[in-house]
Amino acid sequence: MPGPGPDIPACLQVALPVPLPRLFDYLPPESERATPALVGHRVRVPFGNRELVGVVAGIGPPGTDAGLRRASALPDAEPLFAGELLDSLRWLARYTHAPLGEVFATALPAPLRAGEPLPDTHAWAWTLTEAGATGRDGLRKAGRPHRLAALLAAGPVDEDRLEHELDGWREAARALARRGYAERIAVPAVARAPAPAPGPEPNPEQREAIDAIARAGGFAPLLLEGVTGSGKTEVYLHAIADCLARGRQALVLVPEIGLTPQTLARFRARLGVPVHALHSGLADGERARVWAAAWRGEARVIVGTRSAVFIPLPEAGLIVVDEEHDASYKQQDGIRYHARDFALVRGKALGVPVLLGSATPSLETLHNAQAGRYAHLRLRRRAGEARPPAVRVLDVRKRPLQAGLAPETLEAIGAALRDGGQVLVFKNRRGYAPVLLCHDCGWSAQCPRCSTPAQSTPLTVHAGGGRLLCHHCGHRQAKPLACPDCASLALQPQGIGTERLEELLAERFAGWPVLRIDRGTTQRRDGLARLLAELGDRPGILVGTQILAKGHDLPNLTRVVVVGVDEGLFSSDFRAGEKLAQQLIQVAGRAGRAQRAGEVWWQTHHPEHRLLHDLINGGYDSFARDELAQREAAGFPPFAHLALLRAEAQQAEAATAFLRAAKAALLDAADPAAPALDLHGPLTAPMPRRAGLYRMQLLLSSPSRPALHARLDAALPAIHALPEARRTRWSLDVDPVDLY
DNA sequence: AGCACGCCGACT
DNA sequence: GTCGGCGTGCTC
Repeated sequence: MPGPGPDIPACLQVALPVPLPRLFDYLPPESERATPALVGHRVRVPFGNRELVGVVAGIGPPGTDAGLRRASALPDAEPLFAGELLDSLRWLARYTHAPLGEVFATALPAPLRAGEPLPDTHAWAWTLTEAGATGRDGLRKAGRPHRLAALLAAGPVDEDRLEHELDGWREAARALARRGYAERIAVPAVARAPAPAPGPEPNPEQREAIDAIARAGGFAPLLLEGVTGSGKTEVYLHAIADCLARGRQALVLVPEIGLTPQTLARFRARLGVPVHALHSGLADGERARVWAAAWRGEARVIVGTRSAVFIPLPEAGLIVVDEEHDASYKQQDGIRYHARDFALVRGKALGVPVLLGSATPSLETLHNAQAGRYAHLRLRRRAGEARPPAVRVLDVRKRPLQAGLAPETLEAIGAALRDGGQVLVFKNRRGYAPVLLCHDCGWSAQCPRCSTPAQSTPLTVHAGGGRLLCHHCGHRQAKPLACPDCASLALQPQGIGTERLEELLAERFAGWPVLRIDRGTTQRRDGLARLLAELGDRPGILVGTQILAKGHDLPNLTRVVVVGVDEGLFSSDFRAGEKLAQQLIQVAGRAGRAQRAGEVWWQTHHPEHRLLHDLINGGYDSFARDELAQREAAGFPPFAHLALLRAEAQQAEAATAFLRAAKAALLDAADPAAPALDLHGPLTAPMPRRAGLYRMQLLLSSPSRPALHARLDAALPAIHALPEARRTRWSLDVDPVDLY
């Protein structure tokens, strides 16, 4: 391939973190040449009157006759993005129709995005200087510096070890350093993990799954469907151990609430290599260090939440996506990627197996498995003696309810407690009560900034009734003392939230501990683990939301009560049924993980509902079959592919006008030879006003994914250029999971 | 997205 | 007389 002539200087085509769908050309920094070896390097460039950090996406002749500016620096000796990761991120930018520069920025931890150097990943140790070796005897004998110097006399000591051996070593080390007696030195990171501990012998089903993964060789998508307690994690651990034995790296993705210290401890104890965790609780610097360790190939096992899917894997051998159906894998702002789907793309490019695990697989994944595109591995048996819980549907129509609980339910809770077991009461609604109502005039507290089609959204009573909070936009205000409309003092919390349930249960079952587990009580790190440890195996009641559906083992949990099943039965969202079914099965799975049989109660006003019927009689499989048939009939995913164009503005008209113009652009771009594409809208969003902004959307749907993307590709430049686009906040969501 | 430039209302 | 509102335009 002939290079550019001497009169057409090659320049750097730079992807910048700005919402502009194009690259920017720059001259290389002084004394550098624009060569293809620079692709994937971070680069610092002047942009307008500021400086940005971008990534070199290509080398070529300038695409503009505007005067080129010169990049100021190339901070890395080697490209941060190369090979598979670079290719996969390019794919992601095309698939999400997002600017490449924003995709690169999303893939980097904040310090690297800001241009900071790739951090060191060595461990640090302290050593005595020559002055220290001779001078240490002169130190005050009782002092910590003296003791530290004595420790170091035998040779350098890792900070890790100092942490264990000497309280206050940091201050002591600083004191020695000030005298020039000791210094901090970098030492190679050594694998300080314990020796791998043997796990239990896999049962035949697990063995079969492990062998299937081992046989895969290259890329292979595998669905591992196993009920709660069937030992999916054991299969992961064996597959990861096999991968490590072949000298390869493994990436494990877990849902946001799945990355508990217990999970990590289990991986660390079993694998015998350091396990790097990557999640939102980590400090920026720590995330950058883990990223760097993976980039250098030092990190062998990375366990992380959604954004860990962007970690470099130069020696990849396996990707695991645990609880693949979990909605937290879909990023809901910025680049709206789906970590499970991107993991599959990466696995294919890397040529490694991708293991999708779930007790309740998403209908997309099940559909792929049924079509033969994914291998379908099943674990049907619960480990040990554990028996599946018995499920009872409790018809509460016409039953007197106390804080939402029927007499039979309360009786069942009492019986379980007296029997020495623990009870989980699951209610997917935070707070004390969903509504604050005036008993005299009917006024109710509404969020001033949000609304649904029928009415504005109620504020939820929180903090034992003292505060009102909007769950949609976070708006908060004090509870009024009197009704703003009629001045009556008869303001009553209506409906049941977890706080109110906790209050009622504590009163009714005085003498037994009642713990409320929700975002309110578990915000601090490890809050949940501490609460549960406090309870131990004693009989008691756990009241909670979503967060209780998985994670921690509760071996003494014998009864689960689900309140508020009905709220999910009649939602407008086409995925509501799937979500409810998954939740019901997941929560039920918490019961009876040990020898004691579990019992699950679903309280409902609709005991004959198809969804409950399916779950009871045929389990999740039966539900999924029915639901897939309905999706097919209605033309919904996975039988159609969706994209959602959303718009938000101060005035509803601005959002509508933009979407109307966008729709016209999409219609203009139609190719008569291409498969059909439906445009619905502009429609009012299911929540038409949120945080004070009016929200509209345009839904694109096609049975052909390529047709959907082709149309977007053809129309988006025009949509970007619309004058209406300036007066609204808009975004495109390919494969939306929530149509809210 | 940022940031500047630019043209119209209430303040020292 | 100025500080500041956000409409419009641009970023190699």
